[in-house]
Amino acid sequence: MRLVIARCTVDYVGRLTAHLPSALRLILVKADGSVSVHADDRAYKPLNWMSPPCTVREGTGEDAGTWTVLNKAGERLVITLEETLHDSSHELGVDPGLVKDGVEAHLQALLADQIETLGPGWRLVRREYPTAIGPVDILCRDAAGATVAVEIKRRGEIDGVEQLTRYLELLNRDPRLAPVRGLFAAQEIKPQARVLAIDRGIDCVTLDYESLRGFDDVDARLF
Amino acid sequence: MRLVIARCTVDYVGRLTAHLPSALRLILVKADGSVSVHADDRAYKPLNWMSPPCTVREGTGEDAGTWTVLNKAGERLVITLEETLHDSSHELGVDPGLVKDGVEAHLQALLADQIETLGPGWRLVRREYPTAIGPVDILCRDAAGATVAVEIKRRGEIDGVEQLTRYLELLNRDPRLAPVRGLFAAQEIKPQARVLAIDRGIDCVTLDYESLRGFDDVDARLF
DNA sequence: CCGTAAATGTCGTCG
DNA sequence: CGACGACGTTTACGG
Repeated sequence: MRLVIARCTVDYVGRLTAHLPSALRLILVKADGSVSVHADDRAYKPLNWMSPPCTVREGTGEDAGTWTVLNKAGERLVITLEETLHDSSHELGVDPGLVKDGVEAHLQALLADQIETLGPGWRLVRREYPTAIGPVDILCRDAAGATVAVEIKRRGEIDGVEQLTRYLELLNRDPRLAPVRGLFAAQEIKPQARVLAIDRGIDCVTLDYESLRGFDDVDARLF
Repeated sequence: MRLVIARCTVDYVGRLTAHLPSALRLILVKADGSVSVHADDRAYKPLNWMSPPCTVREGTGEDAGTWTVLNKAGERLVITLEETLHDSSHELGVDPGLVKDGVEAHLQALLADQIETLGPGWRLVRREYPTAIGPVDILCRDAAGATVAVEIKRRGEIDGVEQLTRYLELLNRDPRLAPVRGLFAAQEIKPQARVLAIDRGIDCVTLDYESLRGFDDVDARLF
């Protein structure tokens, strides 16, 4: 990883055209070949960047101080260095990577294991039930045996309702399943998403991750 | 901006729970208060981060080498430094910022100014036509006087078709406008999006940004 | 390699 | 401050 602090201008031509006037910035070159240009704000997002795979050509002689970064798609990032205040390189090695907990996949697993959270007598048909346009998070049957398609989100927004609507349209063409009801399950459901869901006859339920995990721990100890 | 290269472990507890085992990484502290932990890959995205506004407390004495980053929402990022290989700070000042060109807003302006690109005799009603669920990019009338709602995207995908579908549903309830046709306009339309659009009776058109901009320049010179 | 869905998305804008 | 949509979204996962 190479860290350069320099006064520079930057021009990007690719999916859009962008220009950065001269200013002091951090230029970060990673071992994967990516280059990013950071100001002292904007959280972690750079002002400009080039994602790998790409190649950096550092100018020599005539165009010394000019870095040209190119990728396969023909996108181009040109950095012109005017004054370099710092330049250091560091070998970091391969990172062991991140361990995550609490994302949608985990919610889905917990809910599938405790499907009766949705109602007494409910039974799981399967997780990731395949359809022509993608897998439905959970397919199950309620106490009366009616099919229910469940879409799970951490945060329930309109696009999640649209997604479930597409699945329902498809599932309801299958006579072995129809009629299929929809259930929109999320830790938090945005008001507009709830309105849209209800308007389409889709039920909504908010999930309590901590409580799902808690019961799961209890089950794990009992069996 | 502070740059630290160190062997460290990181724990994040907030919207999810995440842990990073010990490894050499870059820790970037920006003037806006944000903290990010980078490996030597993954383009510009950090392994862990905390967005501003947040506060960093650097441990002293007993918990020296432990940084605790907190935000208002109670999210917590704890970085434990085991070995510091580099530590430098740099005053960058305020960045003059980025000049962009070629995004959706610009496409919309160009197309609105040259609405006859869509067909001879077409007339603009207005850009950003307001509805209860948000503004329609362009509302216009074709040569026959029929209303057309245009949704503009740089890349046309399924969610854009869904968005236009919702607008059309609403607009068609207005007797002064109905019947309203839909037109999905993008620089590039994905096959699946095109299939869905056509299935719903929505026309598709691909926009040539260069040519729109070219004609615009000509117009600018003529008038 | 393409296509879809998730993301601690982030970021701007507008109410 | 919340809601909403764009983003050079990026990234992971399947076919």
